[in-house]
Amino acid sequence: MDLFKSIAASIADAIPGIEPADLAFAPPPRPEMGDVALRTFDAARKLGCPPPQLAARIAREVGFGPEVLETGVAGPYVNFKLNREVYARRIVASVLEAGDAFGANASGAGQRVLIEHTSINPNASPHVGRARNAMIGDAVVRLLRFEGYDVEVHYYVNDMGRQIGLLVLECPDPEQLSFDQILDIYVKANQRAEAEPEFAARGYELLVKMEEKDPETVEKFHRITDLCLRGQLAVLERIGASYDVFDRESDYLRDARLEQVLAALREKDAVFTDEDDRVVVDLAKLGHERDEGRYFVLMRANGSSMYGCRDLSYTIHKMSLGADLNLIVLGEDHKLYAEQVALILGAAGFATPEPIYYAYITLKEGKMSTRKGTVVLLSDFLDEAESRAAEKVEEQCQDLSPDERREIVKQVAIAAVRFAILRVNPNKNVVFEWESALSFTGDTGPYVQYSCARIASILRKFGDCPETVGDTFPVETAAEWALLMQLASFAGVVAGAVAQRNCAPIAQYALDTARTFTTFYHECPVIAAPTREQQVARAQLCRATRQTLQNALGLLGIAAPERM
RNA sequence: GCCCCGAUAGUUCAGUGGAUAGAACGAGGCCCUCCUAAGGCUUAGACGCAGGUUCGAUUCCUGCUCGGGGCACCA
Repeated sequence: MDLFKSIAASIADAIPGIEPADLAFAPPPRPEMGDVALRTFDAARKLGCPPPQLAARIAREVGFGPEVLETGVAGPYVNFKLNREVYARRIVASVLEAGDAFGANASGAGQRVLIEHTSINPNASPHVGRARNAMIGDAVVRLLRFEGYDVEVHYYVNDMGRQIGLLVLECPDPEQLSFDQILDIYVKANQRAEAEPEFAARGYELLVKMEEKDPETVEKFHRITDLCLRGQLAVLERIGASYDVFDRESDYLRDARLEQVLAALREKDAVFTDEDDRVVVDLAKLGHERDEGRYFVLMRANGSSMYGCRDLSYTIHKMSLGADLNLIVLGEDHKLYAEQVALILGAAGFATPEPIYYAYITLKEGKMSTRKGTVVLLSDFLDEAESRAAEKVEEQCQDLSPDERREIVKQVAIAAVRFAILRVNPNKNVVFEWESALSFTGDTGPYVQYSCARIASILRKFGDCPETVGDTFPVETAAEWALLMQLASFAGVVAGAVAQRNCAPIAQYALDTARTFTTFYHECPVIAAPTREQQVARAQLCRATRQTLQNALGLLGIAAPERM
């Protein structure tokens, strides 16, 4: 919402050499100074005059319409007192009109996006560290869809690893097993492989058979990875993550386009067979300047492919699907690897996805470690969140049916879990602590939901509220004005999030909006407002706030319950 | 050792090349005959260190310190 464009236009019209783009608006430091402030630094530089002089000139010479009641100069700033009623009506009307699309800038219209995220190895249950990938990816998907992009979500199933080979050896009849049992068997198989070289060797033999596409082996690998994937997806579904396409690593074993890559590498003399008969890429020949990560192994001596080799094929495949934007969500431990892949494919003229990196979630004790038993499983995290939410819902919502209560419990638990992770910028490490991650008070998802529930409660009691904004819209208090300005800033926040491919600012915005609403809630009675006109105006402001919060939470994959 | 990220209140996080750097948790003191106290009000409390660029730097650059991640035969 370009709220102050008419003010900017008036200035640009009156003063030659200034364009609206040179004018930056911001809230003044103290509300009594005005409703909005203009900074004149950039425009003054352009005109070659001191900023305070330009500010004075703007206040003196520019005529503004009835929207501006008063201008004041404070050094390099021009402060405007606005006709709040005009702005309030404009803001609320635009929220209610846009509805579920309020805040969207339609920047993605007509564009297709392919994004890969999560892609957990099958032999593990998602833990909160891995879940950060899924939540960040899923939120970016929601954000881009909101902006009008046509998004397809891919999940890469690593069904070719040594760990799957070991599972195949140890699970002759996998259909009889639960996901948890398979995970237990994997841990034991891994231990056995370390203790018995002969057993480990049998695992590698299976990989060779897999490479040769031996039908029986392929069948066995598929059966077990399918079961694992189903187990993983059941957990991921609980936090609302979903995927459109599942790509099997084993389908990218012998991609003809890999030959193009090898040919390009050979031409640049960047591929060689080392003393142990492995096929290796020398990235120094492709412009890689450091020793670190200089060599990239494609094939083992026995001719079987390494993971990276299959990933090259898979990446080519994804890039060939014709999306306008290709994204991949990766842990920061994959940075060097992704650079290597980009360099190799770049040498053959192929592009690579734009990475979205995130840092690790650790524990106070350090890294999460399966062996030390210090991983926090996503399913345990959710279970605990639900049991805490259930306690609260039992005492607060006794008049609701068990089904309705169960639904609220789930929504609150997801809100706590997703918000705790998404509100932190992805490039920051997170130290996981049960108490703060499961908190429902303070800067949390449930706090935002709570303000939504309060709005819903007011509107239930208020009864019929006119659908459209009336001719008059009184704005009596600072709290109302602050809330209006907060709503008006949503689209800008969304645009910033899209540009950064980062949903953390959305979470921050939701929190700020909820807090701003709560101040309004305490200071401005709706149902008991002095005049009917004011009651209706405030009720509509409530509706607009709920719509905005609902949209912001929606981008994070969090529901806005009517009751909680 | 080299490369990539980070460093803001006791703690967990926001934020910005420009007017007085925001929350929350924790600590102290208050508020439910008042639209949901999962709330509010109130007190105390912070830009790692040293240079540089700039009219102006917590923000940009360099160095240092500390923390996280990475560094070919795993996936």
